[in-house]
Amino acid sequence: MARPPVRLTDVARAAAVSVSTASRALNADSRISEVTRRRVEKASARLGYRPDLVARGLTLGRTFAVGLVVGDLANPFYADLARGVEEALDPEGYIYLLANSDGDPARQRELAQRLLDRRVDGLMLTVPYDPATLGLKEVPLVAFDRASSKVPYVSVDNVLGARMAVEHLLDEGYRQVGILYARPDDPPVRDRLAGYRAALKGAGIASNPALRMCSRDLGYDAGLDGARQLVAAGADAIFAVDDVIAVAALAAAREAGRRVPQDLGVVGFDDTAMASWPSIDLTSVNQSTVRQGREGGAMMLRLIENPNARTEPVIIPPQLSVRGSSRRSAGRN
Amino acid sequence: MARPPVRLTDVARAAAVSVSTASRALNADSRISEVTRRRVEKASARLGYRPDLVARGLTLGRTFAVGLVVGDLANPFYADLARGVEEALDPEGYIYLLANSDGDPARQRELAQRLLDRRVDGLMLTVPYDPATLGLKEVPLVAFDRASSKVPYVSVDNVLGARMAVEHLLDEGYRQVGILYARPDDPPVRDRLAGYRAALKGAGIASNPALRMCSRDLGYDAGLDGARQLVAAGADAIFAVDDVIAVAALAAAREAGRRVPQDLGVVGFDDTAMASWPSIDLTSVNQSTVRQGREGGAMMLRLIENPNARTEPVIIPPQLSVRGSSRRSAGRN
DNA sequence: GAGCTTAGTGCAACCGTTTGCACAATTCAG
DNA sequence: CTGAATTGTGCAAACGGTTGCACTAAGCTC
Repeated sequence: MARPPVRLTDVARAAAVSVSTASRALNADSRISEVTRRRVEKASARLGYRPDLVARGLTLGRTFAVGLVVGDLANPFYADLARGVEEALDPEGYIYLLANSDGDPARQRELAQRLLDRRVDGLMLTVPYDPATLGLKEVPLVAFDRASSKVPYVSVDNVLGARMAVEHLLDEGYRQVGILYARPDDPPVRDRLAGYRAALKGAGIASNPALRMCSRDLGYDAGLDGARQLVAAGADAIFAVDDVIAVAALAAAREAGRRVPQDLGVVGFDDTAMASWPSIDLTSVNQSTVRQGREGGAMMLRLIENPNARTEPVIIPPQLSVRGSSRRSAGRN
Repeated sequence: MARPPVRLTDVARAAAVSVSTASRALNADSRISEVTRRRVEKASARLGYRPDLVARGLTLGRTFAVGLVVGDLANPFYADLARGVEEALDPEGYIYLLANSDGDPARQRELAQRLLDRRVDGLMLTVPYDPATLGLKEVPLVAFDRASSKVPYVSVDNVLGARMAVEHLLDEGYRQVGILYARPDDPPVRDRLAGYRAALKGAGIASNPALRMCSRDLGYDAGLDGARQLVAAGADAIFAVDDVIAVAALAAAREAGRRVPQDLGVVGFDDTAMASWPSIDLTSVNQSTVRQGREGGAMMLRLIENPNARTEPVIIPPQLSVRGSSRRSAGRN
């Protein structure tokens, strides 16, 4: 063990050809005769040669790696997204460098820069900044979860998804429908807020500011605080902008002695795996997260191949998964 | 925008020195005069120079990146682990390349190889293979969640953790304590099984094979099937080897009309965030997952610095977080 | 069988850094 | 005012691949 790494030189020597010939043989260059190619391939296999991707990266100017900046892996939404990206990239030999921004703009820029220093072939971002400010070296960009005029993106129709969620609650007879959110400047949140408003307006209901609760942050604990206030403010239903804080809303309801869904309806967003667990049983807006990851990954590969390919945004239609947390008309959970 | 990247050559020219001098100046080499250093630094800042880590990697033989192979990010345990690793690595300018093995041995080997092709400085693995078989180029290895004589590792005491869980159930008066697991060959699972047996033996209870349910796989759905069978087999308590399948066990109990914790006690492992959510309220063995990630990351950094540093394994003491799913003596959830 | 194409291979430069060594300029001892 | 020690800088060779171009040796046409 601990044999020194096998370089292309070694393969070339073993096959009695020059390094350039060896390189071409392994890269299926047409000008190499079948017999030498076979000889080189044999030598390569025998020695267990593995090309050094760092060196190759230097000459080729491509690393076959892309950077992926997510909000926080602890949120299953991002885990699913990463999974989808991996599914698209992996078969092509690409890999991704992952980093969590915790939604902090400064941190996100810093991370993007560090990824660029490693010469990633592309950058996939959630809630990205203006691409022009991002990097000196231009590199293909793909955005998730935000519509952007400048950057190709993959996103659910956030406005529609939110509207569907709230209309469903109204259909079920809830009248004091509150919204629980955080980071109002994040594009997806902004859009979901807009969808919420649109649904109310469509039903001829005035939007009550006391029922719009902007939590200090995303995450369970902050969500719990926000949900408590919504319950106290008299909400009879809560639309939460993601599943994690929706679960917190369920907890707040229980704390306050409200029965779900009879006294309080709850709808989340993302339709993560846990939403269908019986003890949670949460109605949620499905946005095919893994698929979004896959689409984004595929888009990125296309862009790397041809940086100025016209790329149509991919907009995923949301689908409401109705479950016990909001279904009070028909059966129970 | 799209300015061509700034190379060290450009900085050198701007500062009217040679490339080597520029390099030394920026790397704080002692032999450079204070005045030239300042001049170079100024030029560098003005041009917005960022060293090319690929090129640097080639010369230095170090990439300042490590590979991290986890089972499946969808399991919050791994997400937490990754988070801890990131916390340790990030401040030192290291980054990690992540890949999911889905617990498949062949896949894990393949991934390890691909990471080595990228000349990562180290490899962090969950349930790794014999290091000798892993790579041609030797590279520091850190294992998670398994005791190994050959590889430095970070792990909770799995036997003890499982024993604590089962002893707790026995203390609460459960007698037909079943275990729900999968992948019996994975070291952590094996150890938890051993801990389960030890606890029963310690209480003078014969281990009943019908109460040892080996699911076809990890993950919620497989866990649900397994849990159903355990319930049918007459278990009055279930120790599940991770939180995800413990939640599935809760669902199975509800399906079968068993009240938790009165008719059926459930204990999980990992103490992930969801365990403390009121609607789940799951007793679980806490293993300080994020901290494990941090410790593993720190260990890796030490090993990279000095590959044959003697590294003591880090063994985390488990702690039982008792919650409503198993507490039938005192108060209700 | 001379000239042309074609096929197959090797030489050497390059990608953007780092670093051993040689060298020039300055300082200092004697 | 020499010679040695010291200080600061530059040249050029690496790191491990890829690739434009030149070159040789066939095969072909007429």
